[in-house]
Amino acid sequence: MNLSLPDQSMHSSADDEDKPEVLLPCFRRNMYEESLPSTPYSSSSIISQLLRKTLPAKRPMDEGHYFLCSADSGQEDRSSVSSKDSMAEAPSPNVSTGASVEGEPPISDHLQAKRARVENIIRVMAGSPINRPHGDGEKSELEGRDGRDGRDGRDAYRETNKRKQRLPQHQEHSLDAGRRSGRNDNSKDEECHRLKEQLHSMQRLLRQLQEKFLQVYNQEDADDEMNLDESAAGSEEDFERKNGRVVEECKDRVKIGYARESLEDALKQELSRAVTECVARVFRKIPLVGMSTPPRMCSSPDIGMEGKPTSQEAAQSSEIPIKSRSFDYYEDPHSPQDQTEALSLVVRKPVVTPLNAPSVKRPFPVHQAPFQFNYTAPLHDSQILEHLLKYGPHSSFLPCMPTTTALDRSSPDAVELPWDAIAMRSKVTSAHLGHHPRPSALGPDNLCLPHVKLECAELQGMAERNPYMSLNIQEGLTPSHLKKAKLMFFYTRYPSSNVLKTYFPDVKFNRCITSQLIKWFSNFREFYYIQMEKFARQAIVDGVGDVKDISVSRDSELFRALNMHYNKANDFHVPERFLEIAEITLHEFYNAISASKDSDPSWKKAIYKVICKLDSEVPDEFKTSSYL
DNA sequence: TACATTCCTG
DNA sequence: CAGGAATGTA
Repeated sequence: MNLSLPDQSMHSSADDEDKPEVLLPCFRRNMYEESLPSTPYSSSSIISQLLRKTLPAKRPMDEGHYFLCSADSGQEDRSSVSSKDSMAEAPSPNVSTGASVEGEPPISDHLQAKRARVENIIRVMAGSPINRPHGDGEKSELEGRDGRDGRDGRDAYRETNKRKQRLPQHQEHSLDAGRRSGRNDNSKDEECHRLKEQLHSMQRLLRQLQEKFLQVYNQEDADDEMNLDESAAGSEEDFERKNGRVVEECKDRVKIGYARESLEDALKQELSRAVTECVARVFRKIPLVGMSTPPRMCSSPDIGMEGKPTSQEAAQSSEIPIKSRSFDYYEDPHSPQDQTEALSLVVRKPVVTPLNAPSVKRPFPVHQAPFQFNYTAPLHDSQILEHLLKYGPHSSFLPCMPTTTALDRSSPDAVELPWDAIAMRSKVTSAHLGHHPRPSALGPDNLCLPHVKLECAELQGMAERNPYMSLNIQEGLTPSHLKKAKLMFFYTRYPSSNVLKTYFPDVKFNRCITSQLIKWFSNFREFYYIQMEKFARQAIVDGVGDVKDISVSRDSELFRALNMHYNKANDFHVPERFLEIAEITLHEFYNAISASKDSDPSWKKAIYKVICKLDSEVPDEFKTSSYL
C-alpha cells in the first residue's frame, strides 16, 4: 500500500552490515595490531589518517569530497547519508574540484579566492598540479600501472582508492620530495610544527595511559591466573605475547571483575577523547595556517586547508623507518602504510574481528559477558570520527551501555548495570528539552580509580574544554531510544528512515536497526489508529451527532490513553499540535464510520493519507541526544 | 525481488 | 513490542 507519503523514501540506505561486528577496542587494538595484517585501517592512527586525508583531497576523484559533505550534515538530513550512499553519490571523476556538487549554491567570490589561495598552497606544498585534465596525471599513471584502462570513471575511482592502499613506498617518497620543495612559508611551517608537537604530546600521554593500563591489567591477571611464572618473565619482547595469551585464556572465563571492565572503559574513553581532541586541534589550527577566516569543516573547496600539516607529517615519513608497531599505534603517524590509506574515514568500516580468528583473540566472548565488550563498539575510533564528521562537534553521545537489541529484550539482567544510571539520568533531564545528559557516566570520576584519574587529568581537562567530545555510537537500540522514538511520535507519525537517522545520531544504522525503528513507528501508529477508531465508534455509540462535538483535550480519555502509551512517565509536555492532529484523526474516523465507509476493507487508507501529511518537524533537541 | 506497511497474534 | 503473513509498491 502506498500512501504517497511525501517523505517516505524509506529505501534502505542503511549500511548493509547486518552481521554483528566484533570490534576491538581502540586501545586493545594496539596490542593485537600485528595480528591484523590484512586490515589496513587498523594500522593507521586516526590522527594520521585525518591529516593524510588532506593531500589527496585535492584530487578531483578523491573522496575528500564527501568527507566534507558528511561533516556538513549536522543540521541536515545528509547526516543520514550512509557510507554506501556516499559511495553511490560520489561525484564522477570528471567533476572538477571547483565544481560545486550536490547542487550547492554557487560559491562566492570570497570562497573562490579562499580556495584559490589554499589550492595554491597545497600545490606548492605537494609539488603536484591540482586540476589535472581528466585521464591525465596520477590516474592514468595508476591505471597504467595496473594495466587496466577503459573502465568507467566510477570504477576507476574505486580502483584508484584500492590501489592507494597498496601504494608502494617509493611513491610516497617522491611525494615527500615534492613537498619539501615547497618550504617557502616559514610561519606556516612553524604552525604546522607546533601542531605536530601537540599531536606528539598527545600521543605520549596516550602511551602513558596505555602503559598504565597494561600495568594494572597484568597485575590483575597475575592475581587471577596461575601463570605467575610467565608474569615474572615479563621482558619487553614477551610483553605483547604474554598479554595476548592471558587475554585468550580469559576468553573462557565467564566471571570477570567489573573493575577491569570499568578500567578499560575509562581508558578507552580517555583515549578516544584524546584522539578527538587531536582532531579538534587539527580543525582549529589548520585554518590559521593559510586562511584568515574560520574553518569550514564542511565545505569541500576548503578541505585543502588540511593539506598543510598533512604534507608536513608526510614529509617526515621518509625520515622515519617503519618500526615495530606494537605500542606505536597512536604514536607513529608517519608510517607509509598510513599514507596509502584510502582516506575512507567516513566510509570505512570498523575492523571486524571474527572470534575464531587464529591470531586475534578477544578476551571474552560477547555472549558470555553481555556488557563486557559490547561497549567497545561505541568507542571505535573510526566511529568517533565518523560521528564527529557527520554530526559536528556539538552532537552528544551516550555513555557505554549494552547495545544489542536482543539484550534489551531478553536479558533483563543485562540491563542492570549501566542502564540504571542512564535511565535515572534520563529521567532527571527529560523534562527539559535541550538540557542534555552529561556524557561519560563511566568516566574515571565514577570509577574510584585514582591512579587512572591522575594520569588522565590532563586529558580529562582537555576533554572538558573540548567541544569534540567523545561519541558513543550504539550498535543496537536501547530502551532510551524507544522512549525517544515514542516522544518523537508526538511530532511525526511517519518518519522517513533519513529522519530517523538524523534523530538517532548515536545509533549505528544498518538494515536491521532501520527496520526495527520503522517497525516501532508502525506499532505506534497501530496503537494510535486503534485508539482513534475505538473512540470514534464510542462517540457514535454515545450518540454524538456532530463532529464538532468531538474534541481532544488533555483531559480526554483518548489523550490519556495515548499519553500513557507514548509518554508513560508523563515527563514530557505533549505539544499542542499533537492534540489537534489527534482530534483531526478522530474526526476522520468518526466521519468515515458515520458514512459507513468502514465496510470497505481499505477504508482506513484514506485516513492514513490525511494524517501522514500532518507530520511536523521534530524539534532539534531530539537530534542531539539519544534521550532528552 | 526487496522493501514498507498493515494486520494479526502472542 | 516483535514476528510473521498478507498486501502493495517500485
